[in-house]
Amino acid sequence: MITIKDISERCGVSRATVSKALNGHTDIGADTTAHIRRVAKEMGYLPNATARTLKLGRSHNIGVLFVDKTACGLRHEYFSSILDSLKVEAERRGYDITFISKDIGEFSMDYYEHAKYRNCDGVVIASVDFSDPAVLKLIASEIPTVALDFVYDNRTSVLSDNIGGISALVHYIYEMGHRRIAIIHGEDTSVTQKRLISFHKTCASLGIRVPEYYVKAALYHDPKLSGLATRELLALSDRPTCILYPDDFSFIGGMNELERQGVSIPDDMSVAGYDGILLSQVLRPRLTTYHQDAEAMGCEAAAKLVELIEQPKTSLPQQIMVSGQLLKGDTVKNIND
Amino acid sequence: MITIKDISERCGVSRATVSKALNGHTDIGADTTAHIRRVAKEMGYLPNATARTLKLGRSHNIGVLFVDKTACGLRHEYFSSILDSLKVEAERRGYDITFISKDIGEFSMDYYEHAKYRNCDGVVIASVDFSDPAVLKLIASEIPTVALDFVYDNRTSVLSDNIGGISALVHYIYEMGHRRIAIIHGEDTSVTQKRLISFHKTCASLGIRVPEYYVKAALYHDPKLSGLATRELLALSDRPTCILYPDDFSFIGGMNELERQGVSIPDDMSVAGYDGILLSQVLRPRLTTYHQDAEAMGCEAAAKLVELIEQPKTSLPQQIMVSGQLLKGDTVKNIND
DNA sequence: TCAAATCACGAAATCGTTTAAGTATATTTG
DNA sequence: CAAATATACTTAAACGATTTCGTGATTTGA
Repeated sequence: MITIKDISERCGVSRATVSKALNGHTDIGADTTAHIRRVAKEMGYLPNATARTLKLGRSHNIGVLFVDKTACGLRHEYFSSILDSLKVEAERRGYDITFISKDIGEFSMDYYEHAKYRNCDGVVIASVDFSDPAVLKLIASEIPTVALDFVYDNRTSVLSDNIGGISALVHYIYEMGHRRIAIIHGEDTSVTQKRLISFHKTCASLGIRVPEYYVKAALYHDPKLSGLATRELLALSDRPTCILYPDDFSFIGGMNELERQGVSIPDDMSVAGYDGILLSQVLRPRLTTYHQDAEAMGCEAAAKLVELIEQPKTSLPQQIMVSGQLLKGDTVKNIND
Repeated sequence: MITIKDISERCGVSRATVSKALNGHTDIGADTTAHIRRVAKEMGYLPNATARTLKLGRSHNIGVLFVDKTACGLRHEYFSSILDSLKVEAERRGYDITFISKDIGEFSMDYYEHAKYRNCDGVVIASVDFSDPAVLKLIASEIPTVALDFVYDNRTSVLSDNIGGISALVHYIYEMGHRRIAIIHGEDTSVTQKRLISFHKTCASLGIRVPEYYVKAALYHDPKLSGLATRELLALSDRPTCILYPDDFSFIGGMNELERQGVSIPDDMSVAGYDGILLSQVLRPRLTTYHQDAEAMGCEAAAKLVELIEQPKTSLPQQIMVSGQLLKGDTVKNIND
C-alpha cells in the first residue's frame, strides 16, 4: 500500500508537504504541488479513509437504520426505493452508506453505540418501529439524524404526505360519485393513524358517513389479511361501493377475493391502493392509487442530513413534507347519474 | 468521547493494560481485568472501530457492489432479498456492510479504489453488468471477493441454478403434456445464456422441437416488452401451448395481453415465470415458477466471504450452486389425453 | 537457597493522515 | 538598508487502539 510517506520519500519533501499538496493547500509552491500530484498518481496512491477519519473525526459515512421487524423490510419496494435514492444522493455529496444494526457479531450494542463505533457522521432512520427504545435513544442523541415518516421533538424528519394522500384519494373517489367508502388499514403505526384520521376527516368534510364496520384492520404488505377483510366487506348488507387498501401489494389479496366472488373491478366494486409501486401501474385494470415519492424522500433525507452534518450551526431541524401524486387508474368507476 | 486513555487514568494503569483487559488477554490479572471492565462500563466506553481498523488493517466491514444499470436495481425483489440476507449473515459474523460505488463526491474512483479507500476486508459483487472493466478490475484484485451469478477464474462465486431451474420447469411442463413451448428471455447476460442453453438442451433431450420464432427477446423486469412478445406468439399459426417468461414480474405484461385477447390462463394458454417472488404466490391463479433462493444466496455469499477473509490460506475459491425450487402453481394446464 | 520459570504489567512504537507552530529564505517597504 | 512581510517548507504532535518487547516481582523446582 502506497502511503503519503512513500510519496514524501520519493519526492524528497516532508509528509506534511505531500498532504498539503494533495489537499490543495496554498502554502505549497505550484510546481511542487504539481510534481507531488504527478508522482502520487504514478505510484498509484490512494488516500486512506480510516486514517483520515481518525484524525479528522469525520468519516464521510452515513449510517442507515432499516428495521425489518415485519420481515419484509427491504423487500418492500417503498423502502428499497428510498434506500436506492438515498444512496445515490449521499454518494453524490461524498458520503458512503453503512447499515446500522443491533448486535454486530457477538458484541451486543444498540443502534446509538453502533453508529458511534463506526464514527458515522449522521444517521437516516427508516424504521417502522419507532416504539423501540433503542431507536428513540439514537434519535435523541447528539448524532445528527433524519427520520423518515416519524416526528421527534426538534429533529429533522422527512414525511410522506399521508394526510394529503388519503385526502386526495377520498376526494377523487367522492367526485366519481361514491358515498359508501370502506378502508382497510395496516398495523397501528403513526403513519396508519395519520391515514385513518385523514380518512375520517375528509369523509366528514364531504358529508360522508362512515359506519365503523367500513374500517377494517389488516397488515401492510399482507394480501391474505386484506383478502379476508375484503370478504367481510362484501358480506355486508350495505356493501361499500369502493374499498381503500393499505397498500398496492396487499390489494392483490382483495383482487383475488373479488375475482373469486365474481365481483368485477371496477364495474361491481371500485378499489384503490396506496404507494404507487411499479406493480400497480402494470396491472390491468391500472390501479388507482396514491404514489408516495419514495425517491424524493430518500434524496431529501440524504440532502438534509448532509446539511445537518456540514452546517450544524445554521441548519435548523425541520419537517420536510414530500407530496406524492394521485394516480388515476381504472379501478374507480364513475357512478355519477 | 471516552477513550482507553481515560480509563487507564481512572484506573491508574497503562493504556496497554486497559486494551488487553478489554480484549481478554491472559497476561492481565483477573481482578485488574474485572475492575477495568467495570470502570469501562461505568464510564460508557465504546471502542473506536476506526482506530482499530487503522492499527489492525482489518475493518470488519464488507463492501457490497450493486450496479443498477437497469435503473431498477435494489427495487427488484430478487436483489433486495439477497441484500437483506447478506446483511443479516454478515452482521451475525461480526461484519458491517457498506455500499461500494464509483465516484464518491467529486472524487472519482473505481470500485477497487473505493473498496481500498474504505479498507473493506472483502466485497460481494452483485451486479448485472460483468462486462464493466471496473467490475473486472475489482474481481481480479487482491481483495477477497464473492461474485453472485458470475464465474471468474479462480474466484469464489455463488450461483443460482439457472440450468436446473429451466430444466425443472421444462420437464414439469412436458409432463403436463405440452410439446409446443415458447420462451421469452431477458437481456443478453451470462444468466440469460445459461437459461437459453438449458432450455434448448432440455427440449432436445425430451424430443421437443423448438422453432426459432418460439424464442423471443425481451428484458427482465419489463412487462411491456413481455406483453409485446406475448402478442407475437399469440399471432402465430402454430401458437405455443405454454410460454415461459423472463421473470415473474415481466409475466404481468403477458398476463395483461392474454386477458385482453380473451385467452384464459391456464385453459387457453399455460404460462410460467421465474424467480418465485412473493407476488407470484399471491396472484390467482398462482403462478407456476421456479423460486430462486435469494436468501440462501445472500447468506452463502456472506458466509463464504468471511471465510475467505478469515482463513485466506485454507479457504479455496469455489463455486457454490444454490438450488431453487419448482413452485407448481396453477398456470400450467395438464393437457394429457 | 539460588536459578529458572511464571505472572502482571508498562514503555514505546505503530497504523496513515492532518495541522498548528516554527523556520529558513526571499521579497517588499518605508 | 533594516525591518516587516511573504513564501515555501518542516517538525512534531495528535487521532485511538494494539502489540512487541521488556522488566520487576513472585513463585517454583531441585
